[in-house]
Amino acid sequence: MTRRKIQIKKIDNTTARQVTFSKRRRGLFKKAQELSTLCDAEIALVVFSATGKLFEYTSSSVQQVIERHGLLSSNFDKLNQPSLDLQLESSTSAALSKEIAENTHELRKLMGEELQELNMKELQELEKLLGSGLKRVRDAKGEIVLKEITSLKWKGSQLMQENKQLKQMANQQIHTLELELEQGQSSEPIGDFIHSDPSQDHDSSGTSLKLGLAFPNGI
Amino acid sequence: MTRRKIQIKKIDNTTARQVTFSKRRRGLFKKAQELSTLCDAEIALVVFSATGKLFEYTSSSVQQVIERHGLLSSNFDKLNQPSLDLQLESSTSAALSKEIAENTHELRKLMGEELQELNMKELQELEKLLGSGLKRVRDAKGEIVLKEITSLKWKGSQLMQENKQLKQMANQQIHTLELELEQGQSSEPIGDFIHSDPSQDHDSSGTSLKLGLAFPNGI
DNA sequence: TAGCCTATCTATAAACT
DNA sequence: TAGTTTATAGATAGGCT
Repeated sequence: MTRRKIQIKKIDNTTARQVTFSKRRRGLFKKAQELSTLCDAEIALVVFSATGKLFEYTSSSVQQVIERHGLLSSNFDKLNQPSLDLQLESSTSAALSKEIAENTHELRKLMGEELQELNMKELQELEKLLGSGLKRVRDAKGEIVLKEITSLKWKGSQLMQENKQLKQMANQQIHTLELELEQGQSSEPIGDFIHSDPSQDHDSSGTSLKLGLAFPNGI
Repeated sequence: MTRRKIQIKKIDNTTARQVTFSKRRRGLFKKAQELSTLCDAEIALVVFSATGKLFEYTSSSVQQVIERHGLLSSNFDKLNQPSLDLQLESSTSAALSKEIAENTHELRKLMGEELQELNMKELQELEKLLGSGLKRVRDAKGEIVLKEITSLKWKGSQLMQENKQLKQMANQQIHTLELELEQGQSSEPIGDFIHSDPSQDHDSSGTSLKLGLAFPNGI
């Protein structure tokens, strides 16, 4: 985009491609963040480099996203009876399968009725059309899988983040407790540990304690 | 960015915000696509407008994504023991993908068989048929989105549950500490809890996750 | 609400360190 | 391999329709 205009196609030179990837990736994430901030939008962005390295950005808090999804899903209430989350999960999949089955059946029926009327010469047209249809189905399929990745990773990140915060809080509490005990005071305040407080909501911070996982096994 | 530079903060004027959202969203998606093409990267981008409208882009081909997914999942297992829930989730999606694949195949086969029988010049009918087919595909897509939504919702609840457990464990640690200190013992064990380890450092997600507070409700 | 225009601002390709 | 510079392509805020 600058000294020279470039074509939007895969960059052959490996080094150049990697450099461009770094630069543009940063630019993309910046844009995503700006959009989120400027327009109050929730954004999830996941990028896998050609070498499989993962980069991601998400603007949202778990709760906000869930709420938003809650709103959205209410639009689909006609199709699925919303109840407990766990139930939704399975019933949705079932509904999808059923829907697909029905669609297939319906299409077949249509074909049986209409195709007989078709001229042989329209075969190319049909092929073309069907091809695009199939492509869409494949795309949809791809999306399902990618979605899964996105949400899985997303969840993982959130979990780790929360773990960090939890540990930080615990650390503080323990220090407080130690001090108090050293001074022969009672340990009343400990009850508060769990509640703590969420006042630091905005993303201005950027403080990340690299505490790692406290409970690597079994959670 | 143009007539005047603007501050990156939420745009007050509703109309202006909406206009900016439209423009920048398009720009963001374009950038995402360019990055994907230029650098052979896989990208998933999901944007919720402030009003809850959903926009998304994903660059993937099924194969690539599945492969990458395999890698990612195994990496993840090092950090989080795969819970039963997650395993179920995966198998559910796999089944779904398979289902779709089968349907696709069936459709193609149907077409292949029936096309030989075509005779009338009913291109219009064909168009109609295809149109309804595409509609079905779109509907299926809608279902997919629904699935994603409910899945995320479900994961959210799971996350909260896991954090509950985390907190309980932390609490136990504190109680243990408290007892030990009261008994004049050293607090060795605590070291493990607090320090944990920073091995998971090279951030794949250099992008600060603005996840907000972990325990907004004092769960 | 959606486009178009265009002066400006930002991102970035290429070169260099 | 990463940071800096620079010239230029691209994105877009504010206006207008």
